[in-house]
Amino acid sequence: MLLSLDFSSDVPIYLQIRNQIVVGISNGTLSPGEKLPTIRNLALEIGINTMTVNRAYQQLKQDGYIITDRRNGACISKEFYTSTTLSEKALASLKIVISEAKLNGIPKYEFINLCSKMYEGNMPEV
Amino acid sequence: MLLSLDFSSDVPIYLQIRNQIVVGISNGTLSPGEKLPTIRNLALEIGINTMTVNRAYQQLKQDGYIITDRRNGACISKEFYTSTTLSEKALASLKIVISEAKLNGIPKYEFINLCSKMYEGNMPEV
Amino acid sequence: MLLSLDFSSDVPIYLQIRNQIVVGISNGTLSPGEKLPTIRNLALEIGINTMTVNRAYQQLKQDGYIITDRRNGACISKEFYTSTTLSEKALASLKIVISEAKLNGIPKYEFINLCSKMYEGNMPEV
Amino acid sequence: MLLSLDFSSDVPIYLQIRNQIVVGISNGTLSPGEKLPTIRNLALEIGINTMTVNRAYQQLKQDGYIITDRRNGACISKEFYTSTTLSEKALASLKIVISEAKLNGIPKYEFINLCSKMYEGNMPEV
DNA sequence: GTGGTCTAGACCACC
DNA sequence: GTGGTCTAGACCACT
Repeated sequence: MLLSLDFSSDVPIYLQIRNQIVVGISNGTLSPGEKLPTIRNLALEIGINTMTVNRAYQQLKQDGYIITDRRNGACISKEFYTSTTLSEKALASLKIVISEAKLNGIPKYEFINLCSKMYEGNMPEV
Repeated sequence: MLLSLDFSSDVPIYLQIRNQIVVGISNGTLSPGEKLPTIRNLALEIGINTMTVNRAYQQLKQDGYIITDRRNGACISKEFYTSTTLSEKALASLKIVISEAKLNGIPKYEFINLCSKMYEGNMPEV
Repeated sequence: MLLSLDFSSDVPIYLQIRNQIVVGISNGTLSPGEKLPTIRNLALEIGINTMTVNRAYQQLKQDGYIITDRRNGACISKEFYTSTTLSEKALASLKIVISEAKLNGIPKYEFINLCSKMYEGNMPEV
Repeated sequence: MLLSLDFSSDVPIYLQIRNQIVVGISNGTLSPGEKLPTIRNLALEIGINTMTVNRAYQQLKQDGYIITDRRNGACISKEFYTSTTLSEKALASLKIVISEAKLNGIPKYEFINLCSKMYEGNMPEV
């Protein structure tokens, strides 16, 4: 799993890590049960502070995406909390994205098409 | 137009204002050409500083959603910049939302259905 | 002479008027000695305040581009103050324009070429 | 890098800072990758408010001339957005400068000569 | 330490 | 009246 961080982004680094891991799981790049690097190793590899990685992992743990075990370090959850609805945050994000898409003149079928492709795992690089 | 701000959110107030106005335009709650409240009035009404409202308006202006006329204050643009693609930011947001939806166990048809409804203007309250 | 004003521009209206008249003289659209509309008429025509037009005319007068006569109203000067150097303001503007051109990757010959054409009267519309 | 600000100018301070940094990069006074002073330090040094410096930096960031790294503060971009044309604003400025030059009686070859020198980095002090 | 945000008040330019 | 700018402080999030 390769993380690509943008230090000049306005998205905090810990969140970038968290998000990319979530996307990775959803993509299949990371499999349920798979072991994650230790906080120290990951921090060293990326060249950032352990605190930052720690925070990302805590976030992921809290969201139920990973499990941390004192002996084994962290690994991807084998079962995710399922729900019939999106989280409030996700819904708020989606609301804004859709609004901007409409105002940008992207027709509905095209937007739906994009979502459909992305859901199938066809995630754009950006 | 009613704004509902969350002062304890990690989303800055000026951005919340910006976002809600974008959603409002897309919704039809705000119509192209419609006048926005003056910076001072809106600040007073919400109970925040004029600078904060100012910043929200500047952002909107820069994004092409409103125009400010030296004489009349601000109003919604009558023409929006159209593009065939989503902005990078929007795309990145969408990527995360979809990933979370998948991990939450929301099936594709349901997610698409949600997007479809939202695109039609049926925005959930949250 | 047609003025095209942008009320949502950050350039004050009186300055837009002043600038367009300067460009017009340089272009040949306005000839030395030619009469300008009265302040009141111009204001009425454009739909702005007389104060604004007044200020534009005062600016032009002060810069030596027009002459105002109590009886005849204003007209373009027949002789302009000549100098071997640009005004400080113009020089400062030019400095910034050239810097931006360089940083935008516009090569020297191309920039010079553009200036040359523009000097010959080939002014772009914008 | 020394900034010389004119507090009585009609050009806002934040813009003066922004412009001088742009000129500085183009000049070579500031090199790509070079670190800029922190907002606080620069504000202290100049004797103005941090908000004002902040705004200048935001502008520069938005224009792609600097990047701010969450960890290190701000530094000059290493790659600039390149384009084949001048920005609309720059073109409008240039139009006015050239018009004034013509009306001031500055002959074409002299104006071109000035531009040429300035492009080469020979910026006049004013 | 850094940048980002916000406040409460002020002043100015423009129209 | 409007928006635009600036100040002198404060607090917060991130690293």
